[in-house]
Amino acid sequence: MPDPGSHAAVTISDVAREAGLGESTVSRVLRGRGAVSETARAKVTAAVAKLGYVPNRIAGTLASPGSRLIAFVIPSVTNIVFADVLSGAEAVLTERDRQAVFAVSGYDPTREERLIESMLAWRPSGLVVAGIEHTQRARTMMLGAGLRVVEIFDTDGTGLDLVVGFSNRAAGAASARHLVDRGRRRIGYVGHDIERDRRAGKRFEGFVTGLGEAGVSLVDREIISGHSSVEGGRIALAALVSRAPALDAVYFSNDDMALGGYFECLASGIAVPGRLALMGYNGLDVAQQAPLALTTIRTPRRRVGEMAARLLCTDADPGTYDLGFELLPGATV
Amino acid sequence: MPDPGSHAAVTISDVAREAGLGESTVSRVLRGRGAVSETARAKVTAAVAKLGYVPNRIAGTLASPGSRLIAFVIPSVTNIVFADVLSGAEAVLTERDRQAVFAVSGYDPTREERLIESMLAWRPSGLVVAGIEHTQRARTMMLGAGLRVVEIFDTDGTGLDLVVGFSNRAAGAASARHLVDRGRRRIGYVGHDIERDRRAGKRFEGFVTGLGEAGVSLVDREIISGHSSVEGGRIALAALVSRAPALDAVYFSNDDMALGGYFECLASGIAVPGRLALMGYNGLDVAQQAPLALTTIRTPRRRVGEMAARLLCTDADPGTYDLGFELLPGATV
DNA sequence: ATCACGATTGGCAGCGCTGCCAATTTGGCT
DNA sequence: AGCCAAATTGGCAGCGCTGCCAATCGTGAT
Repeated sequence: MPDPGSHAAVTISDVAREAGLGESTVSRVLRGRGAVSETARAKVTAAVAKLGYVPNRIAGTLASPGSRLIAFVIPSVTNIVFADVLSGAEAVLTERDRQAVFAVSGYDPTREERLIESMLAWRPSGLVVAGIEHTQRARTMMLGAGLRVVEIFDTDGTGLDLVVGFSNRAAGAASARHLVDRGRRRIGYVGHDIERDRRAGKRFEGFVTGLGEAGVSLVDREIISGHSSVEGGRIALAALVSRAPALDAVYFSNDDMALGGYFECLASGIAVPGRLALMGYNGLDVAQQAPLALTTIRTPRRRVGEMAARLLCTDADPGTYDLGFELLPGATV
Repeated sequence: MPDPGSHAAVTISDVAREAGLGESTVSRVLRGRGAVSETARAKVTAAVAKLGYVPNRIAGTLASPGSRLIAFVIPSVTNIVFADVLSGAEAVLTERDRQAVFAVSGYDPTREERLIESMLAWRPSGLVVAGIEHTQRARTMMLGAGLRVVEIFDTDGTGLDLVVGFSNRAAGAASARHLVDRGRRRIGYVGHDIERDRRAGKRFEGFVTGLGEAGVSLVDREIISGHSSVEGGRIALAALVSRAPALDAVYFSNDDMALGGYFECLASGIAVPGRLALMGYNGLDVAQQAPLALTTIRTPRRRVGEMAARLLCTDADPGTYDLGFELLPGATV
């Protein structure tokens, strides 16, 4: 059955012949633009159905200016944060007859650069990348490729073209204020590799600054080496607490880590929030369903994806679109 | 800056002129095939760098038989199960210079059909779809499109071309045996919409059959209306237990739901596994890190994606590739 | 019946690249 | 120096579709 190649493809000229019309007319009917008579439309529709014709978008794209491809170069697909973005964006794109293409950088700027370059070869009309930090060459390529670019999830700095997201620094600062407002003073931090995940780094900076403004300083911190994970949060919290038993609150780089920390507390009998308050970041569903809903900040991830897609479809003005975030009080602080 | 269109694209003939060579030679160098002298290679490389040339894959694809696009039509991106598949597949594809394209069906066969059709317009050389149940028209299109198709996650039935996954029926049956072996007899089920998620339906069938073979019958079940979620699992477990308080075990349609059930038990003081045993499906990391590791079945999701990609790249023989599953004993049974 | 004008329609030159084949060059031998 | 095969290289016809422009058709007004 599967016999690529031998499969004599039906082309638009086959349809034209079958319908007794010219190729241009068929093309007009298929794309629904330009004046076409009802009669012609009906003939074409019938011919298409009879021959089982499927238009070739590769050829269509080559022949007309501007493709219908939108490229995504993201750090990870399995991180729900980016999956949400893809999901929101895909919904909008499909509706507008655009096609999503993606590649995964693994939080590696060099790899990101390489992937952007190979994406450009598909001549997408838009490109979505994570964050505003990129290699110099990546920046140059994006600027010179004649396409629209959306940088997501980081409004702390200047973007190349369009930026959709929120301020990680502000989120970090808001978290600090929340903990201090609730009377916490001996605060620790549990995070993952901050060099690679620059957004997490900015949250941390904002957090420390926020504490400072309240006259509080960070007591201790524990950083795991790899990516964020529930397991990493669990292990790191255990380490941190045994090293600094007097802590009364821990801020995590995100909800995965925080959930791990919470599980560790449940397992080892540390009272939450009595003895220790826990705060995360992202507003993951699973963390909101735990016996105690996690105190965290919810980010409009899906909306970021939707807006990025929408902006790319409508040729919007360059600029930063800050979608903000929302602090979820929860029950762990 | 972003000024699509005005951007005078550099083409292969610009490179050829700059390098003082013919287009064919440039093309050969770029694709690394065919005999080319060192001198020519160097000239081309220099010209490419000088002009900032980026090959146009749209044109390349049109000109040669077989594209380098691999299409994915999956029920959801935010479901970690499919994100894992995409992730594994993407890694393999990038390495082999293929490009992943995707669309999300939302578990709706009609929508899946429509998306497959529009995917076919990009003339991918391979297509990955979830499950082996599709509309008749979708099946016909896939069969007649002259491309390779991989159906994933369901080996219970006959596929169109390649099938990569495992038996959901067997997984359900294995779960039933495990619960019975551990002495459970009054067993309930908590699941989500089984009509839409056919794989979950097959697990349920396998589970009920498995119980039957052990002389046990399902006591009661609670089905939530929407997609699976932690919250849904929590609510459903509460409902089920209040209706059938004598249950000594609950089997969930997957780990999300099971984790919700476990959270509910933690919150309402139901002893696990003392009074109630819980078992899920999928082997999610987060559920393995809970205070009690969830008893579940781990599926090789990432490997499914990798293998699907590999098979599509190597023009493998049609057939079913069963990657099996692994029962994780955990601590909730 | 005739003419002008808007509504439809068809023809065809590319889009940028690859595949095929012929032309040219190189190198080894006699 | 002369000859042949092997190694390189260039030319050019498409790939299937769209955009542009000219050709044709229809209609109401004259």
